[in-house]
Amino acid sequence: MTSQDEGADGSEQGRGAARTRERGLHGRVLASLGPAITAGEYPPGTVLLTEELAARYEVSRTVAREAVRVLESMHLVESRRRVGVTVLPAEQWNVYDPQVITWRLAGADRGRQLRSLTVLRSAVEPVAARLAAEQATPEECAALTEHALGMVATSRGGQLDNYLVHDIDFHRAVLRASRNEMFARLGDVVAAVLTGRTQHDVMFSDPRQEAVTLHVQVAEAVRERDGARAERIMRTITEDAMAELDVLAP
Amino acid sequence: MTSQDEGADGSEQGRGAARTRERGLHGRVLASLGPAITAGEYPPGTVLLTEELAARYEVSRTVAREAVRVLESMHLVESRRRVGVTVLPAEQWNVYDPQVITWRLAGADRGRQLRSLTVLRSAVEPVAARLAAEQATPEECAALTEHALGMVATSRGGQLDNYLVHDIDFHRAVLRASRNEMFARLGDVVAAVLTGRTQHDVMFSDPRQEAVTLHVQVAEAVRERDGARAERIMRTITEDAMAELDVLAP
DNA sequence: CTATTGAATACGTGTGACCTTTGGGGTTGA
DNA sequence: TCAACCCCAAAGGTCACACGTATTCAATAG
Repeated sequence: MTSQDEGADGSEQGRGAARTRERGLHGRVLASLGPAITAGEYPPGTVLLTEELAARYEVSRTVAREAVRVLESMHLVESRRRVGVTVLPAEQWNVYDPQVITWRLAGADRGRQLRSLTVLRSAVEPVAARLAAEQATPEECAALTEHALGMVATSRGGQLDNYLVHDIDFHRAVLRASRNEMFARLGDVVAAVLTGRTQHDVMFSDPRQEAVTLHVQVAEAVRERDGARAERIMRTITEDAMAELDVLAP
Repeated sequence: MTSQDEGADGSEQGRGAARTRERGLHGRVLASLGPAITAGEYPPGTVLLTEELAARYEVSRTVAREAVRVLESMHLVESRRRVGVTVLPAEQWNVYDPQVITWRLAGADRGRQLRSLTVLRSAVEPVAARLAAEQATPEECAALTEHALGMVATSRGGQLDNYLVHDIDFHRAVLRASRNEMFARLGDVVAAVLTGRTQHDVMFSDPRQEAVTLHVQVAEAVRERDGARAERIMRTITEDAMAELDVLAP
């Protein structure tokens, strides 16, 4: 087998959102241009020339054009004849694109992005928990309980990494059990937020035991088909998350 | 090839009407391939060949590749060497992409899509209403009231089209006033859902007066900075929308 | 039966040319 | 003065062709 240089870039934390995709040259251009634009390095209205991009990244115009096409589909730029590639204002960005989210979380306004996503979580996850309680299969209930117990088991002794895995799996399972594709698709977003919180906010201490208990209670409520209770407890969890964010990043 | 525009085939007769603002040839390929894939015409795992696409749409491989790149950024397909362009399962689709939403709303599982989006609305809009009540500027409050009054004025006499415009403007204003970019970005989604409901479900009659009143009350609550009330009333509105959907499309 | 190796294949990339659109500036005329 | 008109250069859009390269599959040797 030939050399697989793929794993060389290191940092392979939780699978899913952090999957760096630099497939092809156009991917490399994207990996550089995307973060730059979302970080605001190019103010809205800035005009980039395809030829200039091709020269800067030492690729052919074809490759540069492919990158521009992708950026265009994310509404980060607009390509017009005789004008060039214009950077669009942030209001038009496709902020639900996982790639855009990743770029922004890695960039300058990481704080604002984290806040926006946490608010979104606070709206979606309680409703998802209620729907999960109403529709989850026994297998999904079991998985939910297992993930909650995993959180309990890793909540002490500085096993933050393992705790994070179970936390992510738990929320992902709730979203999937809601049987709503729009909710399920937010699993990656939640994973990114939780990962970001653990990495960024220097959680030196173990997670708060009340938070762990709340997760267990959500699993119980779902198992008992108590949608209202599941929703209520999940709302407490997300409100705690927002409060935590306010304390750590005012 | 010298005369590339409508040579002998002449299949471009609807050029004026079909000018769907699709920029460039790759846009036309997308406008055909995207709906086809999201409609399930190509089951997951189906392999499309770039060369084959180029031939089918009578474009160069370059153009076909650009279209594939965009589809790939939406996670509708995956392009791998030696194997071709593989259609991905629906679970991986970027269902928040406005383009994907449009395609799916125009296609076969329009019903399921409408239901998913309505559930999403029921989660997001009440929270957005609360945030709007807490943070809206006087100008935004005024605009909100104006849109609500517009709904009142057009709620009788079969002015459904005008009513729809005010309805959309109202919900869009609430989402924008929430000061959350993720919520604000759902304005288009809500607009699509409301439009779809009006067009599809044959609302022969005028909108229910209770619904109109609820909108006015939301505007009042926001103006009075009563977040809890705004959230509660908006929740009633979205629950009504879901109930309506259950009645009309069981 | 397993592992190695080789070839066919389809995407990936680069290049150079030409076409099409479009915005701007200069000209003309009322 | 100002409007309408026209012309042209600029930039993206499209194309065909060539070569690179990873990946799959099957034939082969151990």
